[in-house]
Amino acid sequence: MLMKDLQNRLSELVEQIVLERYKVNLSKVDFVPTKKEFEGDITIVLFSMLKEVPTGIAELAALIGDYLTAQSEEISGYSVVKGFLNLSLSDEFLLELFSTLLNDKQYGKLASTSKTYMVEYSSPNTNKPLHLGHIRNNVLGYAVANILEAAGNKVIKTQIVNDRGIHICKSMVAWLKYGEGETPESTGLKGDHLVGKYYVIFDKVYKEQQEVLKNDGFSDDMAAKQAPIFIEAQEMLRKWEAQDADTLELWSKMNQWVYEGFNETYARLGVHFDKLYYESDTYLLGRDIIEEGLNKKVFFKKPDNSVWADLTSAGLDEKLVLRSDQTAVYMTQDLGTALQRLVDFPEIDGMVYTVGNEQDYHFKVLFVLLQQLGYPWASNLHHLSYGMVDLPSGKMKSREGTVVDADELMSDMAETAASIASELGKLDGFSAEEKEQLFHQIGLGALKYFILKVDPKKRILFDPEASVDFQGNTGPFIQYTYARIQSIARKVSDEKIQFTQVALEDKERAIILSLAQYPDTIKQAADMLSPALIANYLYELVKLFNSMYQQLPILGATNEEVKAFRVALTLQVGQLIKHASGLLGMDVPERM
RNA sequence: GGUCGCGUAGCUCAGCUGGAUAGAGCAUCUGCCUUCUAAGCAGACGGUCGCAGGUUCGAAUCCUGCCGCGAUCACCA
Repeated sequence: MLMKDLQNRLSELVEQIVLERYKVNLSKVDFVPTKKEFEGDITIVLFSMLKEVPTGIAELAALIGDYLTAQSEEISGYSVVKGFLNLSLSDEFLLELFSTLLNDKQYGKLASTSKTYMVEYSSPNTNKPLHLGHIRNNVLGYAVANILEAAGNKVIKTQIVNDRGIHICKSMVAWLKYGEGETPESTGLKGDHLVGKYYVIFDKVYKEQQEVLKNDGFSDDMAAKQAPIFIEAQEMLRKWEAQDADTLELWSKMNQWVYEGFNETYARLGVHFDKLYYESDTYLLGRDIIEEGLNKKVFFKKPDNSVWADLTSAGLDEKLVLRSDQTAVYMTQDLGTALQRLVDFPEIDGMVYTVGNEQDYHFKVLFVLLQQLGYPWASNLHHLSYGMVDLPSGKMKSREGTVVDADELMSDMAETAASIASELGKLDGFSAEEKEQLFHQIGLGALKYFILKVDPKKRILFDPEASVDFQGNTGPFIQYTYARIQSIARKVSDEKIQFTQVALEDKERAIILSLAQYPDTIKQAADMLSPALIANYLYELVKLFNSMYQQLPILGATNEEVKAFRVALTLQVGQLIKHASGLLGMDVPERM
């Protein structure tokens, strides 16, 4: 908010002098950061004022420039280029700004909004391991949760585990038929991978059986429905719904394997949850709402007894919310789950659903329905929609095994980090354990940053061959800068940092201004639910710092005060990198 | 076909509520490791911001139309 404060003060002064001289009330004063090829720090755009003020640019610029220089301690001078009034901030002001930052114990944490958000992400099916798409989901959702928290909100992280349904039964049937009693212990496989293996086996057998039937003259549709193994899966689902003891036992056992696997993956990914919801508990929810909605005339019944919502007034169409046999559909469940969450956490003011953009329409409908049902929190629901992760070969299909497995990918990234490190000869002084941890940090940092720096809406094309960069605008670049800063911190750890008036270099001025913009960036990222904003801001700052680092001596500065200042600036940049990386869920190593 | 999203350098992407000569990284080329960590720094090369209109003093940004790519339009989840 620091830069905003300054702008507000300057705006007032500008309005004052314009009113005094021309008797006009300016509607607004436009500020823009000064382009780096011009002298100055912030710029007032004069074009828009010309419509309101009866004078020319030169006169107006001189009037405002002179007045600000005289009246405002912050402004040390100005220059005019076309319609742009470039203001230079005084060193005194910048240093003062910097010391406020230094003394801000809450730096990077905004004032409380006293709002509570529930953020949902991950929400996997329990029939197969997590893949690259889940990584994007988790990394995004987790980062957004952190950002909302930093922006002063209370955040509850959650996921809904899709632990029931025909897809789960498929793995169960295949394991029963072909598993020969295999367990994670007996095979050494991670539980989720073991279960996933049987999901793939099911699909293979299913396909073979369909082929046989089709050769016997069945239509595609009939073959799909009549394949014996598919009928077995449906029978399994029926038994599950009838609470058959053996089925439930098998179901719990296999799901347990999967959860153990998932937990390992989540731990490696560095994400966690405050509250878990299971679809097996929630899939029957939502019936009450249907009743309520019918009473409120939000829903209506068709002759066959199915229940619908008419959303044509909201620019959507009619949507089924209860089948004619009175069973729930996906939408019914989601309505019920939303309400259940407010029963569990009455303090919730809003929710964020991290779900792929193929469900844009579903969430649009869900939100409209909740609004029409009149829930006050319904106006604060957000679908954090993200694009698919595609491979050069096309879509990922877990049934066909054409997926980038999450565990494998994380291992590969760490391996790449290790091989680059050994090429660069960076392995001195690390124990084997430290190395392993470091490579994991770097590999994962590369992966997370790679995902987060792009706009969530865009689809990502992931080329496993080209893989992820470790140079340039990447996680490791940021981690590396942090490690170097920590190296400096170690060398000055005992020295007191006291600086007085120093003459600022351009790069130092830019860094101070950038540091001052951090809170605004967090606020904006929270409003837009966009970690990309944080990532790209962080990159700009780190680049600025690196440039200063190479060009201006820090520890070897010409005099003690300059040195003290540069050290303080360096440490503050380090603190910011750590904080912002934390928001992105990216670890920064003390050395690398 | 309707709806939604995307289209910026050879490649991957920034560009906030409209502001100055459109910015990074990768790749290619040139310099810089006896000085705080070279996963770095400085520089060169590279653009009809999909196309066409419109609004504006000013458009990559806002509006309209078209083209291309993707998603979605189930009594699946």
